[in-house]
Amino acid sequence: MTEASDRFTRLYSALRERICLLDAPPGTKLSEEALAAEFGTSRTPLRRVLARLEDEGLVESRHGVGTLVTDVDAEELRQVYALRLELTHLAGVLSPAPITDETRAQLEDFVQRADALAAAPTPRGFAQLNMDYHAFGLSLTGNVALREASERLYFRTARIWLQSIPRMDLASECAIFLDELHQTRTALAANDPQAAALIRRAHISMSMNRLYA
Amino acid sequence: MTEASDRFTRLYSALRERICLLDAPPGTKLSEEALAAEFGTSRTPLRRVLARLEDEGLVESRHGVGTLVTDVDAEELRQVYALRLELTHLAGVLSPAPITDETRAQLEDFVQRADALAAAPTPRGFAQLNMDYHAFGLSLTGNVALREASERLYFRTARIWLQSIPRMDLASECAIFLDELHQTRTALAANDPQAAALIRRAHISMSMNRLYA
DNA sequence: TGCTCAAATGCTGTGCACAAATTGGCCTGC
DNA sequence: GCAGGCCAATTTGTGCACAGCATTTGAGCA
Repeated sequence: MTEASDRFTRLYSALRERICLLDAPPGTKLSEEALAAEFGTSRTPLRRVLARLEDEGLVESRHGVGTLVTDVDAEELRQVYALRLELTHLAGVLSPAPITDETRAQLEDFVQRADALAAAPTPRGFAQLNMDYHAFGLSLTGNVALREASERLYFRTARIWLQSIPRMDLASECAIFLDELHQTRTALAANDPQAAALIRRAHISMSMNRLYA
Repeated sequence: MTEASDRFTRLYSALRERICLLDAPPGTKLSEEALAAEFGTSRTPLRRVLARLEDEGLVESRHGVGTLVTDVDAEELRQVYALRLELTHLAGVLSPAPITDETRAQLEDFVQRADALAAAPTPRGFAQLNMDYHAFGLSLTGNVALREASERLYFRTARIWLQSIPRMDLASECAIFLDELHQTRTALAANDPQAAALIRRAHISMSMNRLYA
């Protein structure tokens, strides 16, 4: 890993997280110069990062205007979720990674974090936990192409959830998430990655339905 | 569409086609300066294009060395194909676009082109036809996310076919492709997009198996 | 003749200055 | 008072020059 690609990854992750956790809600202007100053680089490397975010549909650059965080329209959301459902199912079928003790230990960490969160829930904390759990789910798939496609889709619409949480019941969402973890624990204990994938799929589906309510 | 994004699309399509049709086979050095001169721009806009190609895994930029067209290793090929199979199936299930007379007319065009090709087959001509037909297949899907993911995967490994054709029977490949078109015509005549997708999936699967032989 | 090392060459990465474009405010004229 | 146009400020897009890095090549030497 060179210094250049290292910095790229750092900037990219930071901006993506900023967008998906609504530190930069849709419509926010991401000034190249301001960000370059903040991260201690010049505009050039930063523009490389913004270009990738634009390819992924998270921002939109307009000449003479600025680089704006995009919004997610309803139809796009529907289509992305429909595809994510199927990809999640495929993760359990195509080439599941072997379930090891480390896998189960990681899940236990998530259970602990979810317990702690349920005691003092915050929207942002939940969104962060959910994002980390998504990354964990991807690590259970051996198919790199599937992993990349799923990741792309996830981040494309991840900010929707935090936008909708005011209309939802946070405590209830935490409880449901904890349920999912418990069910997944059972699946992992039985060495059944396909069952784990189906559980995840079911919860993504239900989550989408609650989103629309 | 601004002039800038127009040029970007033009450069991007040109380079991608150059890579996938083996005008620039794996290992080729794509010199930024040479390409900039050829397309009549400076290095800056061209680097934006190369950056995207790198994100998509078609080239790899190395500091002090050059920007090289990547090779496709066997495992990557296997994983991409495995996922493409499933996505093709999904194209017929998730949100198939309505089949119109124009759809059928387009297919007839492909039949004619395939007939002409079968009379005087060339590897490059076949690859080009196959690429166009892939784009046609995508147009039958209403799910934008699915379309983009499929396109990405297709171009990621498209160059493999032309690399392998010397070890295969070109005339036979043409005949098989013509068969697929005829079967698809039947499916479209019956207004059955799911059947069309299954046919496509079956042929992609068989194509992959012939590739490995 | 073969090996080593250093200089030169060619490439991508970066920073900076300028061009192009849009927006919003202000001013003028009616 | 209002409408319309013009101008200036702000922002992204582009071109260029230089820095940093890897490879190559050739001279010198054993």
